[in-house]
Amino acid sequence: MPAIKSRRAPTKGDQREQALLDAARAVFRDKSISQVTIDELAGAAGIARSGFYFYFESKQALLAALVDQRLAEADLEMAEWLASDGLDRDALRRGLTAGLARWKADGRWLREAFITPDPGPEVKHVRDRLVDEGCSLFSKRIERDARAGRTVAGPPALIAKMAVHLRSITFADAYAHPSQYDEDELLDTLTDAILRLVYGDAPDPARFTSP
Amino acid sequence: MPAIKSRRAPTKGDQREQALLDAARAVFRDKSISQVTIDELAGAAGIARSGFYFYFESKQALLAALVDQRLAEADLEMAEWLASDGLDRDALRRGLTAGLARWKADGRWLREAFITPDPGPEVKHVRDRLVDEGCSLFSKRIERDARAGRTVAGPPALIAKMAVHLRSITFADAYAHPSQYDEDELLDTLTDAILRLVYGDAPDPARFTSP
DNA sequence: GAGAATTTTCAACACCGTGTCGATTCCGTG
DNA sequence: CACGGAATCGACACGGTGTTGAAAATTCTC
Repeated sequence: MPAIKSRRAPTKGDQREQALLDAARAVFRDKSISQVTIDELAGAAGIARSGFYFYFESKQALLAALVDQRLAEADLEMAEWLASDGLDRDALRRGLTAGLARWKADGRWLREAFITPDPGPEVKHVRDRLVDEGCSLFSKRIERDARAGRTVAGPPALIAKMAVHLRSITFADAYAHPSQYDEDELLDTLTDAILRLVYGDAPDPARFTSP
Repeated sequence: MPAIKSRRAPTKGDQREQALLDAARAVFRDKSISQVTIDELAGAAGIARSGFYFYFESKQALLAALVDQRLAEADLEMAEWLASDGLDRDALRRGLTAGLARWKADGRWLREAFITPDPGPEVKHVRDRLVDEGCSLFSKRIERDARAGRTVAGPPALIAKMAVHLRSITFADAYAHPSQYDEDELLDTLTDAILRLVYGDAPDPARFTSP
């Protein structure tokens, strides 16, 4: 059961569908999605504009398919840390490093897919499923730690959502303004920030009374 | 020196410009910006479509003006906390509460203006200025605390950026999926999350060694 | 490997929103 | 009241979208 929409046979024309997806991924690296015309996409895959509609209902539908394909990769990045226990700072950092690399490569359309407010129903559907899933996995890890008697800093579901969003928005901003960031510093800071966000102790108010 | 673009006199037709802005704010509450047609905007302000172009060069230009107008309000929300010292949890929470209220009212176009990856050059310009300014103020507060000898959790500029982004993305998501959030819980958690992010101690690894 | 069935391709068309131009009307000022 | 700039609008050209129907290519069946 393919996730998006099942056109019929396992025939040969499906190569074209994949060609279209590959071409799109390449084209989306250079231009924002709204600037890319369907004519361009079709051309890059070697077919006429009207031929595009045989494979996808719209640009958004194609993007949704693209997002769906990348699902597996994204899951894998965080799998190690999500499966581990305790802080496991190193595993977390490794996962974030992989994520940053992915964003450096495909940031343009990842941004459009994941943080655009209203990316059309098709994309919205897939991406909501994806982030819900991500948050839920994160949340489960937190709950696991909480059950093991470790201090956790708030309602797991909410904290998880914030952590996941913090990660996306940080990567997105790092993609958008690369000059403002030093990569290693960014990864270190983000790793610690997430750990502090999830497991950190509240800062001691006493330390902050006036000098 | 008006920020956006100075058309001439303080004449009477400027009322129309404001009417256009007000109408736009109302219309943008119901539909996403790309769904709103210029014809609709003009109609809502009582002029013909082509008349719109006398006042603004495009939909994006109008949105930029809208953002620019809201600048002052947003600044005020956080002013109290930004001016204070130490944790001042209550002031922070008050600021966030005001922010959430603003997002509840104008979330639709705030989202489009502030978190859309590529909102056209006009909007991009104004909004980048705004978030840079916000981050910088935040950063200054952190540096001030650091100078006063308080523990701070990382490079002030980076931490500030993360905190500011965490706030936006949380409000944006709360607007997009209101049913998933309890408002009070959200505000409490966000307040603590920011404080932990900025001033929190790293979680003690010892506490996390296996049971 | 020929013919039928079906998949794939594409040119032509209708549609919609944008932005521009120039003619026309409005309105305050000398 | 007449002059000049401000404001308004209809008509046009343009570009991207999505649809349709017929032709070409591919696959299937015997």
